[in-house]
Amino acid sequence: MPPGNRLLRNFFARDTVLVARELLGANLVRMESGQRLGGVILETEAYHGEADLGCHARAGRTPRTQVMYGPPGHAYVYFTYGMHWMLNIVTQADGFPAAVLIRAILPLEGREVIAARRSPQPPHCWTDGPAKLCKALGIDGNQHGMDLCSADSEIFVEGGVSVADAGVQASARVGLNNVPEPWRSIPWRFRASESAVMGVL
DNA sequence: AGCACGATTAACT
DNA sequence: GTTAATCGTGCTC
Repeated sequence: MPPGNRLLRNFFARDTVLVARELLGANLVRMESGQRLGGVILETEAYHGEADLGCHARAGRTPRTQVMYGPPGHAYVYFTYGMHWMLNIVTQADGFPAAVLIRAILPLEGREVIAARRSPQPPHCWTDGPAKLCKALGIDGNQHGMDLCSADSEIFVEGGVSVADAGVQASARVGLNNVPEPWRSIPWRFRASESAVMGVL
């Protein structure tokens, strides 16, 4: 069952910004009742350390941020705006708080399940936001802290297509309107154009 | 104990 | 472009 190209812990143990960039084109998979749901990662953001005032770890080690301080390759799933779940993957060495937010995927597997969960939205809106993709893939607090690198994980990432720099746009992270500079504008958001991914698919 | 706000989304003017 | 929805978290009193 475990695919040969699943991303291992050493992939996530590296610099957060590098991991965010390199996750573009990788395949996010959610196993549910033996069925694969998921698709190609198109957009990510890096959140790196207590000094990054846009990162939840700015508050230090709390019950909520605990997982970010743990070993890389685990899911940091948090609840916000009273209704939305967000999926992050912990990066860097054990003890350093950092993670990559998965903001958008191209839905390829389990489209019927996804369609039902995202109804009545049209396909291009199914997974083009961090809370949207969590709803589409059935990800919530139950997956918080899960190890994406264990053999039987319900969530994991596989190597996918290689996205050239020409197909990647770096920009400021979204939704940090009350965060001071330079964190508010630092270009730690990465987007792959859908054509860059489709071209290789 | 109370409060302001949030790594958003969907619906509406 | 604007706004309601809706509640956990972290900070102040």
